[in-house]
Amino acid sequence: MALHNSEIADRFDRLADLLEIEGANPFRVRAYRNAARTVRGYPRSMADLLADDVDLTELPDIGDDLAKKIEGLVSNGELPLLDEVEERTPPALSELMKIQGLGAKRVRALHEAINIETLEDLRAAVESGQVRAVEGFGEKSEDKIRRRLKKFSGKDERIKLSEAEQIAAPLVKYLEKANGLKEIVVAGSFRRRKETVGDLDILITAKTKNNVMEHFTSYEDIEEVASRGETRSTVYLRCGMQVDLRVVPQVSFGSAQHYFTGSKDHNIAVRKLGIKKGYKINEYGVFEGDKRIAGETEKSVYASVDLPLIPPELRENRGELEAARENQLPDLVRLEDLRGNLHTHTDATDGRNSLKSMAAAAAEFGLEYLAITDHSKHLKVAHGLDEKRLKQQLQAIDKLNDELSGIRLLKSIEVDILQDGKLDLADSVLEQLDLVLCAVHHKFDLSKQKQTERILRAMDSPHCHILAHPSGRLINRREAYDIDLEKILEAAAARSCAVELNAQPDRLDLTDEGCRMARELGVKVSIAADAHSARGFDTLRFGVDQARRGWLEADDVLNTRPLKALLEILKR
DNA sequence: GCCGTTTTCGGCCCGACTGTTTTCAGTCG
Repeated sequence: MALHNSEIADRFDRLADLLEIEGANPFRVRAYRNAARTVRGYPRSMADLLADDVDLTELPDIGDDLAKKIEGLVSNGELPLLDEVEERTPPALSELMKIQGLGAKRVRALHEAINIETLEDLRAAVESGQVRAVEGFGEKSEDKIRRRLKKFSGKDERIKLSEAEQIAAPLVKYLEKANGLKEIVVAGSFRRRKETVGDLDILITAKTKNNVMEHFTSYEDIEEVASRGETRSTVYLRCGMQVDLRVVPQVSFGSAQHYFTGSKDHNIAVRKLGIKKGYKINEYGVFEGDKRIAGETEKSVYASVDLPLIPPELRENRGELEAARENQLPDLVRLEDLRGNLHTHTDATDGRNSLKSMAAAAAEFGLEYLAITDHSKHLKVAHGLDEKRLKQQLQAIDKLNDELSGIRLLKSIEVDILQDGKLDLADSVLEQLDLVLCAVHHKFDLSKQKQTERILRAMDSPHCHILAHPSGRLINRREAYDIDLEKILEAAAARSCAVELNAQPDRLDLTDEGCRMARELGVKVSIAADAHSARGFDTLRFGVDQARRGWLEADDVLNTRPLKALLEILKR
């Protein structure tokens, strides 16, 4: 089985670390890191690209040499240069660089001075006070390393966007009380609405910045103030979250927002455009020589390099700069464009509230229609509906539709896709419904080929309107099942089947890249709350965030249609 | 090692903070 993109990227990153420790040309090191980022973020696997005879040097930051190395890794999993480097430099040194405050130079110093090779070596050296004796280190460095070692788990921890919101909200509320504060924005991946967030980057403009810093570092949830300066401070909260606060003057607000929103790749690309025009772009503004020519608003920063404002969700250097230059930026879908929700559970299966209260909550939320999609009989753990109970529900829906005004309930079901790709209910049952949602809920571990075929077979059913949560992943909890998403989306396009973007914050399934692929293939996407309670419609906004990251416009989204148009589409 | 609207060589984003050293390298975002 060929290496995944992430595995190839990890190899390049490790190689970069070890080369850096050895003191290699820093630009060569950067080249490997850039390549790692390109490969890791690429929507298709390197193996697939090679199978399709794609020239890898067409990918950004991949030249002849790295293309050959990727080919080697795909064909036999080998990267001879890495083996060579690991012969002379202990591989575990690359792990040490993950400790905050330890970079290549200091890791090397520790290795040369007191023969540190592993995390265990480092722990022992810290405890015996050897580290402080190494040149360039001291007592404070040793203490810091000790604290970081205690918390270090080995993997980089990113939390779900929804959880980050819960941490950010009270902090922002607290910061707003600071004297002299003018504007505050949570930037970084939080503002780009990425599905997971690593740390919080908060940007403030203020008259008297010292008061703001003082106020910030006095926040009660802070466990440690890692650094504190005039314009920038870094703290760790008790929950482990790192928070960076930057204070800039009002005239720099736009360029600072742009800079701290990122992504890093996007910023670098914009700066390069600036350089071409003879400008220097930093967090304080756009400068021609010493003269500030832009920076109070983000719009002015983009305008300085002849671009329209690019929405934060698109700033990943995945083609948005090129699209902006050609005036081809998508007009991204908004929450208010959604007219209905096509994935809803009631207390008939694993939902918490009754049909009636779900309908009332949806109407209250402003929706025009609501598909009731309880589970089917195979999903016993959710008390899935059999033919008889489904019939009862359909009658209840008819009755309720007669009583309700302002919202229409659609008769539907989330029918299980069985292991062989058949659906859990007979055609004669499904054909009575307005809408059928198909989903995989068991046998997650089939091979890629079998899992893909299973889903393709399900989509062959004339009744399958929407493929729900296509990959089955749960962020930070369960990997996606192994599927060929491109094949599935191509099949969906051919059958006029839609795919779901499940808006649950721990699903967000499709991914942003998946949305983009769907759009390019002409597959409509249903942004669905998968509501299990009357309060469950609020998750739609996370779905919209993800859809925006996936370049979706209102027209790409199935449930932006008015009811009449939707019903037309469902007839097919 | 990559890259090119100054293109096959000579650049490669830019600034803040810390700790150790004593004028700045290392690290980070």
